[in-house]
Amino acid sequence: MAKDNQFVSQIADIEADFPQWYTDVVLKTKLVDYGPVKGTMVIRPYGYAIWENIRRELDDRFKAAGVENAYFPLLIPMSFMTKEAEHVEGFAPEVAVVTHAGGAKLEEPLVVRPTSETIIGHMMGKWVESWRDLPLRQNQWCNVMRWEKTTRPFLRTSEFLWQEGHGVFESGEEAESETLSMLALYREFAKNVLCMPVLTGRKTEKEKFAGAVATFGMEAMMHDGKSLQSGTTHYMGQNFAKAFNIQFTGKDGALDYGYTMSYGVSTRLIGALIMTHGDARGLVLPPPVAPVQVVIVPIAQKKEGVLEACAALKARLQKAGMRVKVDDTDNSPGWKFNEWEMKGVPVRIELGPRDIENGKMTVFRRDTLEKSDGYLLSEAEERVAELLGEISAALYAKAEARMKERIVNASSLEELLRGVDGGNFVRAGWCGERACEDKVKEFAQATARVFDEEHNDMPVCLCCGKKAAHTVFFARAY
RNA sequence: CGAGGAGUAGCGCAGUUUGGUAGCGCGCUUGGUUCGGGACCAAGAGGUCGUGGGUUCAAAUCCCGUCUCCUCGACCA
Repeated sequence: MAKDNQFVSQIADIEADFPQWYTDVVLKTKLVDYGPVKGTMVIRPYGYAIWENIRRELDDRFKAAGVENAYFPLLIPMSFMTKEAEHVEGFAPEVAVVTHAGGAKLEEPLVVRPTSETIIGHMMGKWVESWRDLPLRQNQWCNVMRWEKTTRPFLRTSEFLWQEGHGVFESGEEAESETLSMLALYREFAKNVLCMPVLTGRKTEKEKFAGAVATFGMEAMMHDGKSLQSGTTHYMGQNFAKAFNIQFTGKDGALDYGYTMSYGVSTRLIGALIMTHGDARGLVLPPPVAPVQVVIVPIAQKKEGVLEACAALKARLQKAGMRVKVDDTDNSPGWKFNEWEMKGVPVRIELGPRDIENGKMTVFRRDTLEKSDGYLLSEAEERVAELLGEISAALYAKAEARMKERIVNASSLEELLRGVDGGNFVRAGWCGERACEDKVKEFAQATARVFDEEHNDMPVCLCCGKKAAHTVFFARAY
């Protein structure tokens, strides 16, 4: 049964000022703080714990798929960057360069990696000689640096944490297949761990990775209807293999270049889940990644037996595999309720003398704000675990319903503009010409996010009216 | 990079117009009473006013430079 409850907000109104809401939330919940250098952020323990959970879940999946972890150097010789023409053009404006070290000017400037295709290509070129060395599939968890002009915590920072997986294959078919299966892995991860529905598909030439043959993206709809690119996979063909001399002798004895691909997700995923699930009270964290899944708030905690009962309940839930915290600070219960709601903890248990006497506990779920005192203490493990599962499913269902509701079709620029102005993703036909894509951007400040691979059913280009080559999801994007 | 806004105690702000003793609320510390939706009483601590220079007897306040943050736009695998 629901009870009256009041919330004291410390954050901007989510509907009236979403950007400010986001900034307030990430700072006040202590996920991040600004670093002293422009565009840098400190990921504080509460934020880093989310990243650790994301990393563990993904790492398990990569390893199950047979990918090995490795670590490559931070510094890349400038000359590597220039070996792939498109790549250097794409990244040159945003690389940081080390020119001095050891008190002297360096012979060759060193680039702080913005991504590692070049140095990994170089190393893999050394390691690959025979078809027996393939496929080579490695991943690294690291930081990268891109000197961005505008930055926002998690969404775009000069330095960020990510994983980048890289594969070399004998054939283009194998490399493309890996590119798609990693995209599918991301999609499954987004659904089951972040409770976040995504659109996946190929990107346009304009939006693809510098140096790739094809780029695929995972796009998620944020609270305001804008899209956030939450992960990408790239098929490189032989572009990087030729630039870095990744050559092998095939079964037939002929020398050939390998086919490469790469894929990555970053700390931006934390921004994605904040802006997907958050509400007026602040964070709503999906149980699989929440640093604290259950917070126990003692009521009248100085009364005999209350803290002991809380500690005993915590121990039981922890033993059942849950991440649990007892808030035994001197703050009032009301203060704690507000605080942990803002911090997005999925389940709160209130435990006071009344509950203990009745053998019950009062349970509050963050996503629906429902409070019930009908839970038996003796069944705590089963009931709370079940509730965490329900919350995960409900978060996904809610986000999915919203996304589906807010995908609209358009067959003209005007319709598209109306759609994105209303906070929607817009499905439309596109002829495949860059000019039309640019026109959409100019007219509606919207970009092509991904192709709709499942239903290519829009007959004509929304811009020029010619026969459509693709059905595209357009949106305003972060 | 363009337009706009802001930097004064941990946080939120006043003080700047008209130069003259550094203020308020919350938080923090100590003690006590409280505890089912941001409790109360009492006593305390805490600031080279982002930073560098200039004007002045005197600068948070006036002038010049510079750094950082926020919003919108441009740019951005």
